[in-house]
Amino acid sequence: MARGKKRVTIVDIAKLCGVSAKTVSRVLNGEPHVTDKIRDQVLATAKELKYQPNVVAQGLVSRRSYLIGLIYEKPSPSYVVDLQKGALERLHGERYRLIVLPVESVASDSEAVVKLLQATAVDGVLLAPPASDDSLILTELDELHIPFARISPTRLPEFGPSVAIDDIAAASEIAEHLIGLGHRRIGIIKGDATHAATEARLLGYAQAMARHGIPLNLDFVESGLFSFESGHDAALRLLKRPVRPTAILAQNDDMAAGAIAAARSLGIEVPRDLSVAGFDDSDIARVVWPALTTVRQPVEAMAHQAMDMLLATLAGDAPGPSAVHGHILQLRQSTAAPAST
Amino acid sequence: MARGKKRVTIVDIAKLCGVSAKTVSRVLNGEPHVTDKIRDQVLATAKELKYQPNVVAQGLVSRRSYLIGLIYEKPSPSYVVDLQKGALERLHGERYRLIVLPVESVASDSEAVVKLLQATAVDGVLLAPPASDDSLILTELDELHIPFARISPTRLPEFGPSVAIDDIAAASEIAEHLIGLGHRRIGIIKGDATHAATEARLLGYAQAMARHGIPLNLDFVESGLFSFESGHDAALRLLKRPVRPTAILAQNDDMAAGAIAAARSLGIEVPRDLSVAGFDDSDIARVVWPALTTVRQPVEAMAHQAMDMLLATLAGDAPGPSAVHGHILQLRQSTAAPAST
DNA sequence: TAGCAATTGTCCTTCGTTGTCAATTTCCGA
DNA sequence: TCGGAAATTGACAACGAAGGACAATTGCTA
Repeated sequence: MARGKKRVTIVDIAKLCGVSAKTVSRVLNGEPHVTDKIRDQVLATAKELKYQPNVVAQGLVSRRSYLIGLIYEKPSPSYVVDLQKGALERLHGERYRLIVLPVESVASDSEAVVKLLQATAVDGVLLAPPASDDSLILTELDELHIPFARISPTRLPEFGPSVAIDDIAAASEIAEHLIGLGHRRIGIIKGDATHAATEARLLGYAQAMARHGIPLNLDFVESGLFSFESGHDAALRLLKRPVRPTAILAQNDDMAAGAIAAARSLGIEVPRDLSVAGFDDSDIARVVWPALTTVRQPVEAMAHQAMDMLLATLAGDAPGPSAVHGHILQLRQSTAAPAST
Repeated sequence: MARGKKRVTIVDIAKLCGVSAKTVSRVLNGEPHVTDKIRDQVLATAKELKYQPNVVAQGLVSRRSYLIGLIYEKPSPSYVVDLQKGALERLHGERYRLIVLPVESVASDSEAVVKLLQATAVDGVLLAPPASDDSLILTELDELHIPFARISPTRLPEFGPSVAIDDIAAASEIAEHLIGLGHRRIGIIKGDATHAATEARLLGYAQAMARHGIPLNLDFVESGLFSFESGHDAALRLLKRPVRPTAILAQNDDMAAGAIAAARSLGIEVPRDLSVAGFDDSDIARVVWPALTTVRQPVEAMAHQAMDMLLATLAGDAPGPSAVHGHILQLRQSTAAPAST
């Protein structure tokens, strides 16, 4: 009860300055019709008393909570941290604050996600994959008039502004890199099927193969869950095929790291006997050995811009068109020309 | 403006049920003095209208924001994620929400941290290192009557409840492990000096050395910043000494991974020519090769309990005594007996 | 000094929920 | 069936800031 102690209110300042609360309010809100003398005096005492406007009270009148939610589903830690960093960066100096809302599984219970958002009373939401592709969530948010910005969606472009990279082109590019090195038997480890990026990256890979007339071999397509362990297991399956691939393209770095571990456990040396490429350029890419060739996704910048769009929407402005950020092929030591043909 | 649309309020329910708002309030809060008939009716309509209490309005009356801040300073991603996971886990089902507040540097501007907390209007704070050891922050929070719980503090036990592991014992244990393998020249890479755990872990190392009569060699003490790169550089310095250590104990896993990379760049094989041990058992420990021998710190459980203490304090109950969680020595492949004596 | 404009103050309302206290109903025993 | 206690229900203010309406005061200029 006695927790919240006596905070300084507008009335306190008014009493101390011998002016009305209304005047103080006018000063603090930068309204005209106040003499400089009083303005200065009020500002001074406000500073002295360390007055902080009560966001809760302001929120009640303005019907806002000044909270922005960030929805994501257990991705790799470095992705989460980059996401948060980018979002918070843009939030710096704003009245809005960031609430993190990791969810177990978007796909299995979209309703719960929407309920969570309602209960949390956020003013807006940043949707990371796979929530950014979930039509039920998008529809519900639209109906509830909760503004949102989407990060890396691959479908449903009609649902508001988004920030993404061209997953297809990026996957295609890294596949081209492997093909360019001379690889023809290129295995791919897909990510979680509930992430739409999984299909896009597979498509990019398929396109690159097709461009070079390399037939798609379903024996070289395996599935993981974006985790180190799942990548390890998927790579093991690929490497135990009668004819094994000379290169493996994993749809994220964690799985690529798993693939390297799997190769090592089989006595296959990377990159001499097997090239491994990842995706995302997360922390892990520089830490494993050999360091991963991967595609750099500017997650932080993307989150920053998504937040920018969201804030624009919240301010009643146009959020600007959806943006496609550039990706960068990061060549490191995990890929090389195949040893034998 | 037209953002927040018409939410369902208590008054709406009251009108529909033909009772007073107060009665509805009583029902929703599980207060007595309501007949079952009215209670059922109110509950039914509330459900039908999908009523969600307005946290902001509740907060105004109760003088709370129902926000809990989590302060940390750019540690490794997996630590942050575990921290958040543990905290959120405990928060599940509570009215409180979690605001993440990463700060650039606690040490350089403690005042800014306190200001941030005030501006954000949090009801309570979870302090991760190094904020949990910052006496200025602790003092100010006490003065402002903002309750807090501390994670892994090593000093100032008089400042309220905390959750930690025994850093000294843990460091001592892992050092003993190396000594037990036969190592005598054991280098240590310290972490950021602003983290109090840095000193504690150094102390544990020193104690273990002393117990076995091994003199402390300052040439074997290097400093890093808890990052991969800093660990890499510090290890390089250690390994270029005229007499180089046969084992390196890094104060966290990121730096240990850096040390492995440094060794590899010098053609030193781990663990044959050099043992490397880490600290924390973060994701990275399983991903690098050889996998890291390290000390598992149950970060998630610690954050969970810290949140529990904080919620108790917020509810006006005693938070319970400070807790020391157990650590676990994780033996993996990065440590082995030294090759030659 | 009248006249006018610019200040400053008073008072009330809004936001949604909850605490206080008074009014009403119900119920029991006589 | 009535008194009286107990339980139920309702009316209203409060929380802190914002803002509208309008009155009262000040200062300035012609």
